[in-house]
Amino acid sequence: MTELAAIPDTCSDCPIRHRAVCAKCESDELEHLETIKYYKSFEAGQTVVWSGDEMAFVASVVTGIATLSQTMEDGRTQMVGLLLPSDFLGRPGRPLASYDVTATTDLVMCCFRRKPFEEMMVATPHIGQRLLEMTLDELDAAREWMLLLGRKTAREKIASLLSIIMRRDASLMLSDGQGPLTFDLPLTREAMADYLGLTLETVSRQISALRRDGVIVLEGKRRIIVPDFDRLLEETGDDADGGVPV
Amino acid sequence: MTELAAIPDTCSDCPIRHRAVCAKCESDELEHLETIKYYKSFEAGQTVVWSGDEMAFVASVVTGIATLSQTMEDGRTQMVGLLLPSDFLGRPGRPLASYDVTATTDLVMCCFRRKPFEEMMVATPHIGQRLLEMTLDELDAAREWMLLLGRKTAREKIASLLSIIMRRDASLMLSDGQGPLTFDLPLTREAMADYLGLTLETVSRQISALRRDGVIVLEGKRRIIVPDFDRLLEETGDDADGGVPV
DNA sequence: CGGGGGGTTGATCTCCTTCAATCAACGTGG
DNA sequence: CCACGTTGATTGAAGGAGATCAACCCCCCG
Repeated sequence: MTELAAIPDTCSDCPIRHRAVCAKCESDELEHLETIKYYKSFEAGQTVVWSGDEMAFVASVVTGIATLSQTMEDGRTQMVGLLLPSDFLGRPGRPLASYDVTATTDLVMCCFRRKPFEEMMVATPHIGQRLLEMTLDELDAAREWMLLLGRKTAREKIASLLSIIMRRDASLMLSDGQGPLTFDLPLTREAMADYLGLTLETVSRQISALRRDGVIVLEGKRRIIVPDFDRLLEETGDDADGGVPV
Repeated sequence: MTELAAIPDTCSDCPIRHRAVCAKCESDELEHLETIKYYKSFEAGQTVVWSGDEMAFVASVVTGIATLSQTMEDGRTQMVGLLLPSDFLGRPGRPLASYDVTATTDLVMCCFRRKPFEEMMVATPHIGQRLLEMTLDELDAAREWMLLLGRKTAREKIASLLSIIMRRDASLMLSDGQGPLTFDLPLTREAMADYLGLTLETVSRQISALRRDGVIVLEGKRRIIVPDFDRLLEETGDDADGGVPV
């Protein structure tokens, strides 16, 4: 039943061509990349790698969503990253995975064999430069998440997560222009809890509370309608004002 | 009364020569760096930059400790990074500071004028490569901190912070070999609370509790003695075992 | 029809926050 | 030199946000 997403024929067809590690590559560099890459698909729910596993590759997410998470021996788990299309998985120079990586939706990855990729990084600075930019962005995102985990209330955490997912969808232009915004949650309640440092019960309760207060409207369990985006932003606790509203 | 730490004469005298952004530089590259760098000192408690400020430089910490933190408009603050000797401050390509940076001890920084540094990054791949490594390490540290903030109890948070500070001191060889380990907290209770996502009262209580339970011994407010490091590790919640203990 | 995964809701408990008092160390100015 | 204010830290009492334990619902699917 798994209708896997289409896999691009060549790099020039690739939907993440201009955002992934290869963004700065010239066509000759792309040709070289083509020789060391292969695609790999995963179904929703599948594990991509376990923490501690040997990874023969590094990779870019082409389509779908994966999560990075850490687990303590007593079972407590914390999600530490979300991999969206164009995001990079793996660390050059480190053969062992540091986190559990799970596909939360059907997932297509563009994998590069580790050794040749590392060699190529030395030879072509474009790749390292792009990876540096991407890593700095990840670091900023991780730090924003630290503020959320350390200081925000459960309600603020939920509102923040929703607005982040919406912003991402907007940047991928999955939503139209104006009007009440609508989107699907790509995560289960449990995954949201793992991301936000909460229990799934608290996630459920706070979503219900936001619904009761009219901040969001639910269509089924997963589809969310936001009548007033600014209202949602107020709930995040961030000072996102932006400007005078009239 | 501020006896500022000695400032190195040349890069070859520099205590962070082999760990900072310049670690991979050849001597000719160092000579070029010398022309765009200058030292800057801060007293304990001083602010280095405010979030949103224009930064004319990027920099390496030579001696001392600084913190990166984020503040919400209602005053809640979360520390998102600790800058130790050899750590890098600033983001090439981004002129505005993203975080508040504060010296928690007397601090000496080796500053590079932004523009020439960015040009040099393009010309000499060594610098970008080293910065990538350092940024990936920071990202791992941030993710470890996310687990702490999201899932650990107050007691585990304190134990984790103590063991991290100890590990760092050990790597800088500030402590001797064996025996009961001793070190000074470089942070106030409030700073610890900001780092751990707690209130300062909870920090104080948990430190008292660890003292009562014999995990640590206090000498004054700041000096900590750890009779049994493994005992402390058990309290962190991490699966640090490492090996069969006899 | 039974079963299971995902989700919601209720009751209770507990860990941490909040508010507040107290203390020790230190500096400062009358 | 001592009263006073300040800063960092400790401790207590009370309250609350979120966790825990548990029941139940909905829907899909074999």
